[in-house]
Amino acid sequence: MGSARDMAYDIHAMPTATRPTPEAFVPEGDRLSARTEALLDRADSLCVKRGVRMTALRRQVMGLMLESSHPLRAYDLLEQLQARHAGAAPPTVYRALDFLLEHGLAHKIERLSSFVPCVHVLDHSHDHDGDCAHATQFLICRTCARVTELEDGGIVRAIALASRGSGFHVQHSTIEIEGLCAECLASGTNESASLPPQ
Amino acid sequence: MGSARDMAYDIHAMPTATRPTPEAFVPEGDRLSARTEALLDRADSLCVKRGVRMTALRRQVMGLMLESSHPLRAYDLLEQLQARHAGAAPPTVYRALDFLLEHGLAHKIERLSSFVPCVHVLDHSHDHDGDCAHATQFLICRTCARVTELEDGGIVRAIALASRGSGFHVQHSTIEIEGLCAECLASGTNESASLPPQ
DNA sequence: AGCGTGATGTTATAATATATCAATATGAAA
DNA sequence: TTTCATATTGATATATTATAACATCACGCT
Repeated sequence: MGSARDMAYDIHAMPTATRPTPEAFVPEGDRLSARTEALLDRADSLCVKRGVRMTALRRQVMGLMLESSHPLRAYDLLEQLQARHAGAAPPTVYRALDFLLEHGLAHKIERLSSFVPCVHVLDHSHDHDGDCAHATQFLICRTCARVTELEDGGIVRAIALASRGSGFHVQHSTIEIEGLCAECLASGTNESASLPPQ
Repeated sequence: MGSARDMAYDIHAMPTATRPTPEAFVPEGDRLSARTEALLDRADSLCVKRGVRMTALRRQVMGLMLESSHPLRAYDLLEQLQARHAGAAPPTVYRALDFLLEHGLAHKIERLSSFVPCVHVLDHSHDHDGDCAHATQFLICRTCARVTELEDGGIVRAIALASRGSGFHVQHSTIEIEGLCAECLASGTNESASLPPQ
C-alpha cells in the first residue's frame, strides 16, 4: 500500500506514483498530462490532510478542468464524463463541483456559468493547506476565452477599505474582469469568443 | 404636446409632470413613490438625450425595480408585469432588461441572477449622460438581501493596476461583495436570506 | 457482521435564458 | 399623407443551467 487511500474505487483515484504501469489501464483519450497528474495528486493529499475524500468521480472532474485551456460549463463536463462514466447525470457533475468549490479546488466563473480548477491552492508554494479561504480574482479574455486567476493584495485591500467605509463586513467577493489578454492584444486577434456583452 | 414623446403607448410612458391627474389613471397597486417617478423621469430624459426610446414596457420594468428594496429576478419581474400586462412572456422581460442594462439604467447581479436599477446614473449630480461606462461594485447583504451600489475609485484603480501588471486590457468588471451590511451587523440579525454559499 | 454516514445512481423538475418568426408601432422621407 | 425602413412587441417553442427527492451503494467503525 502506497498511501492512505490507495486502491479506492479505481485506478483514477490513485496518485500516479502508486500505479503499476498507468498507460496500460487508461482507456483511449484519457491520458492526462504530467502537470495534471501532479496537480491531482496535490489536490488529493490536500484532501487527505483535511480528512475529506477525493473520490474517483471528483478526481475525474478536476482532471477534466485541469486539462482544459478554458472554463468548462457543467454540461460540458457532463458530456466528457459520460464518455467514461455511462450513468453520469447532471447531479453527478454538480455534486462533484460542489465538493471542489467547497474545498477551494475549483472556482465558478459567474459571468460564464463555467468552472475552472484553482491553481493557487494547488500550484507551488501557496500552502493554504487547511485553509481554503483565499481571495481570488479572474481575468477573462473575450477573444481567446482563457481565464487567469489572480490573488492580488491591492484589489483585496481596496475592497476591504471600501466595504469598511460602508460599515459592511465582507465574507466573499466575486471579482471577474473581462477584456483582452496580453497575447490577444499583441496578435490583434479581436474576434470575440462569444462571451456575453457589457 | 408637452415633450418629445408624450402620449406614446400609455400614461406610464409619460413623465409625471405632463400628466393631467395621474392618480385617476393609475390602476390599483400601481402607484409609484415620488422618488420612483422622479427617477423614471430622469431615466426617460436621459434616453431622449441619447436618442433611444424609454417605452412603456421598459419604464414599467424599471419602475418595478425601483420600487423593490432588493434585487428582482427576471421571473419575479415577469410575474409582476403580468398583473398589468396580460401577454407578458419571458422575452418581454429579458428584452426590457437588455435595453436597461445596455444603457446603464440597470445592472445584473450575477451571484443572484437578479437585477437592480442603477442609482448612480439616475441619482443627483452623477451626470454621465451620454456615457454609461461607469464602473460599479455591489455590496450584497446575506442577511437582508439588500444590495448597495458603489462607485469606488480605489477598487477601480487597484483592478486597473493589477490588470496592467498582467498586460490585460480591461473592458468590464463584475465586482460583487457578499457579507453583512451595517444594519444587520448592528441588529445581530444573522439569519441568511437564502443566498448561495461561498 | 452490523451500523451510521457520506457518496453516488436515477428520475424528475425547477429556474434561467434565448431563438424564431409574425405582427405592430414609430419616425423619417417622399 | 402615404410610404418605407427600422425598432419594438407578441407569441410559441426550446435551450441552458441547476436542484429536489429518494433509492442504493461504499466506507470506516465497532
